Amino acid sequence: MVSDAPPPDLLAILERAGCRDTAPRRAIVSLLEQKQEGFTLEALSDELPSVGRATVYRTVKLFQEAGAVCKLATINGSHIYSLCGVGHHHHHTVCVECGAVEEFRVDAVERLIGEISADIPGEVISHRLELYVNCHSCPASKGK
Amino acid sequence: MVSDAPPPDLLAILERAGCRDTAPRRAIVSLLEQKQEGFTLEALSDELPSVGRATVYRTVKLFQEAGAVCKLATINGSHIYSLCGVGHHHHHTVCVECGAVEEFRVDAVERLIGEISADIPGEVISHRLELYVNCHSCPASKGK
DNA sequence: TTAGATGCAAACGGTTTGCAAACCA
DNA sequence: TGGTTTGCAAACCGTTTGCATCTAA
Repeated sequence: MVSDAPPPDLLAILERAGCRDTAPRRAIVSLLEQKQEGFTLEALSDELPSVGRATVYRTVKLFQEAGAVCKLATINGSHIYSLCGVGHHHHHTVCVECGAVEEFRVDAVERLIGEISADIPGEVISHRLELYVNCHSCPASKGK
Repeated sequence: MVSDAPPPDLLAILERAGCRDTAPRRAIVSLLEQKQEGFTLEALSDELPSVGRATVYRTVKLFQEAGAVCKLATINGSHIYSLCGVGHHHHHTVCVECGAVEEFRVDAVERLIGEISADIPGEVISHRLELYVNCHSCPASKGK
């Protein structure tokens, strides 16, 4: 149920989008590909001092548009970004303690929303579901 | 299913919170009480030129904390605020065309999330569900 | 009388943009 | 070479804060 999302091939996404192959983009990609958790672009940018902030934002936006990165709402209304499997609809759990993000897909959710739609005036175009959790692996420190 | 949410008594909420009865707050309250749709605080503030921006933000935050105003994510990741019935857990539909917000509550959603929780590592603390709709009453103009 | 509320303006965090220089194809 | 991409800095948006003034109680 909690999917082990296959990491998207970010370089391939860039290529498919007709983007040039540049050093800053490669640096961003290789950092992103090792991110298991949610992250902020601030932090991402700080981890890449050799890459300009604007480039980080621009590149991540490319991935967002390609569906490889999702922008999630945290419980306090701020945002975190998360790598995610492209091409399949899914939702996320976000740990309120450590920010760890997991992807999940439960067909029952989609089915239920389909049923609800019938009772909603107008046409349901899409939806967003976030579960806020305490992941129980962070505070007690035993890594993730 | 789509609830006709009884509008919360905002003045009562302020009183209960031990707030003083002031002209700016009354102005904000009476504007809020006639808002059926989602709104931004920018816009709200613009509609109240006699009230300082900070006061609008501070007052709406009071209502947020009291549960009478919810901050929703729009489909593009920005936020809108919406008056909502206090005291009962609910979700929202947001029209992607006109921004109209409706409140709904479906027990099946809560039940399903309870079931999912069993399969999620860690403890599910809360959740957020938003449905993005085309409300079909806005574009063709026939009012709401 | 005085704690609480206000308005202003400045600061803030996160993000986007204009632009000239650097770079890939 | 020419169009893309970059980095910088400035601008931006939505929101919060410090502070001196004002006001309800």
